[in-house]
Amino acid sequence: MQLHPAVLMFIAHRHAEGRILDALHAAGFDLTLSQARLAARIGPDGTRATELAEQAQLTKQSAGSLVEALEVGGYVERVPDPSDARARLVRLAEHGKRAQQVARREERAIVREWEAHLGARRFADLVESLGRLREIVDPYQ
Amino acid sequence: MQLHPAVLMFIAHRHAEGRILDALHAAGFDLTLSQARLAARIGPDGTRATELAEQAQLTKQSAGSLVEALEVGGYVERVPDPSDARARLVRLAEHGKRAQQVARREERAIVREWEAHLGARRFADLVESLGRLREIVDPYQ
DNA sequence: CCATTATAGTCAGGGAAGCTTACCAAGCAA
DNA sequence: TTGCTTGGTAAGCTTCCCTGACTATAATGG
Repeated sequence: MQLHPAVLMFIAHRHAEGRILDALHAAGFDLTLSQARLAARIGPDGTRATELAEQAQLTKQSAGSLVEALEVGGYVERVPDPSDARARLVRLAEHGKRAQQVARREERAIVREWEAHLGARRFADLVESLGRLREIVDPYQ
Repeated sequence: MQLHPAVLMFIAHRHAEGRILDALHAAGFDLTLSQARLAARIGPDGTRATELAEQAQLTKQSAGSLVEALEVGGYVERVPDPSDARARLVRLAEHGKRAQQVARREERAIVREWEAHLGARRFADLVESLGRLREIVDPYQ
């Protein structure tokens, strides 16, 4: 069966995502997949919930409830946005930063494996092609 | 921000999947995303619900309830499996085959767009790399 | 042939995700 | 000031997908 390239991407992405979530669980971080996906979009200086919602293609209510769950779990904290009294910035708390380190480590391991399997040249080419594809496929550029 | 290759794949896949689902909706097929994903795995001669569950990485209960929804919608029919009295084969019904045609058409349009953007050579290379990656990333070969 | 185990599937119940509709409060612009 | 936009919350619902328990058929090993 000849699979569509998008399905091949889905398979690889699902594998990587599963690996990262497993690593987080193994390290004792009890994040759900949706929580982890949202948390991954939080910028170093904090991000507004509305912005997280847009990027993740969720309603702000959905994003809001995920942020709340992350806050209860100690992964993030919400602080007032100095530039807009209506808004609050969602920032990684210490617990969240430790989880991020675990995730980053697993991400790097995955990259090494893919690179070893494909060869450095072909892997670099793959990344380059995916980056170019993003131009026509990602509404957030 | 330098995104992980798996995230780039996620973005492209989400785009393609959204396009296909939108095309189905525009053509009057009221499938949910999960239903469509499962239906996409049904083979030309029918597939057992348990097998669909395995491939989609769902429990058989979850797959079963999606199949039931697809049956209610007229997309699939369940027929006895001649080779095993416990099992039933899930097959695309006429309505499902028409939906499949819409999905296939959109899939081909996406391939053409990606190929046009990347160039035939680079696109072929991308597909080749994704296929090789599948060897280490797909538990179903 | 019978006892055991594996496989295909269902039923019941529940939690998480994410939607719609409706709302409030702060900023912004006429 | 009036009204529009924007950041966020509240309530209620559907869909998805899980666990646990169960039935029925199939396959296997004495």
